[in-house]
Amino acid sequence: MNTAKPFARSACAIANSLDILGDKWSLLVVRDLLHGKRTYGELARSPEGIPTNILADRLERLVSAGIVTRTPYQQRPVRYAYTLTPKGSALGDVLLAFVRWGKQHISGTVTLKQGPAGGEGAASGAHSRRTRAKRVR
Amino acid sequence: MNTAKPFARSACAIANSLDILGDKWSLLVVRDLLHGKRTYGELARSPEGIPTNILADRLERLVSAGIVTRTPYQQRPVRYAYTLTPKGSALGDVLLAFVRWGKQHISGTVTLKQGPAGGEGAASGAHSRRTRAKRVR
DNA sequence: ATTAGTCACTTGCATTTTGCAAGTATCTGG
DNA sequence: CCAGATACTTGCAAAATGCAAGTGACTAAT
Repeated sequence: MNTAKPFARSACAIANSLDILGDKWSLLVVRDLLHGKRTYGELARSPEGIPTNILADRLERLVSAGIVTRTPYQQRPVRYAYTLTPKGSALGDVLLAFVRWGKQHISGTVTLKQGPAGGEGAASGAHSRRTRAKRVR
Repeated sequence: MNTAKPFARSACAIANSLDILGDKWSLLVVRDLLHGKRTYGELARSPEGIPTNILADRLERLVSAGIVTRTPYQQRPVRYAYTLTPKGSALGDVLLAFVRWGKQHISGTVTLKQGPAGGEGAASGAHSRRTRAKRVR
């Protein structure tokens, strides 16, 4: 009695990829993670301005799809880092295909290259200031 | 006063591509057109079962995005053929990237290869039967 | 000790988009 | 005249999206 339906729509690789990534935001989150952004706040500050409830939802979905991992990278206060799994990093090719197509066929579009910090300040000596006399309570 | 905003979200090629194609259906329609399907009915009969109102909406959007063209291929009765423009065909690379990623990372998924007709009959001698004594009113 | 600020989310709610089912219009063949 | 395609529309309920504001944990400044 093998009546279980393994796929939501069909066995097509494209259809199933779109069931996970087929919306306006998921691949942008993956793009940002590939660019080195790691925290919720960094992701929220992307130029496209993703609503924070959507960001939370997408991260959850990407985590449960095995594309992203969430791990605490510091205690006091606890802060989480979102990083791509190998499955997630492999989406680089898909993103690249989109970049090529977009640049060629949508005039004015460009490849965004930016580090984790987004803005212009705070780039170089990051994370050094906070490291002095951590009082552990 | 160049205050016009040329882009909905940002100049990123990926973001703008997703503004056009970022949903669960658009790229499946493109896939089918690449596979040689041409009519509304053929597209509607795809294994994923796209709702017909969504199909009509997506075709309209793809046409206005310059990805698809709609042309009548016969009179009496008028029948329309949807075909990809060069801009649309160029999405083949994006689809290919999705297929590769999907097959590698979503177990059980496959590349669907199928002609315009979908099922198993009706494949070879198509379009010959109807060509006999067209009575023009 | 109170106050202000940051980070990572949640919640409420109005608007928009989906999805399903049915209906319509045009034309053909029997 | 009637059944059957083909190519869409329409109505409506359900789900997803987007905006603004709120929450809780923690820290740094006053």
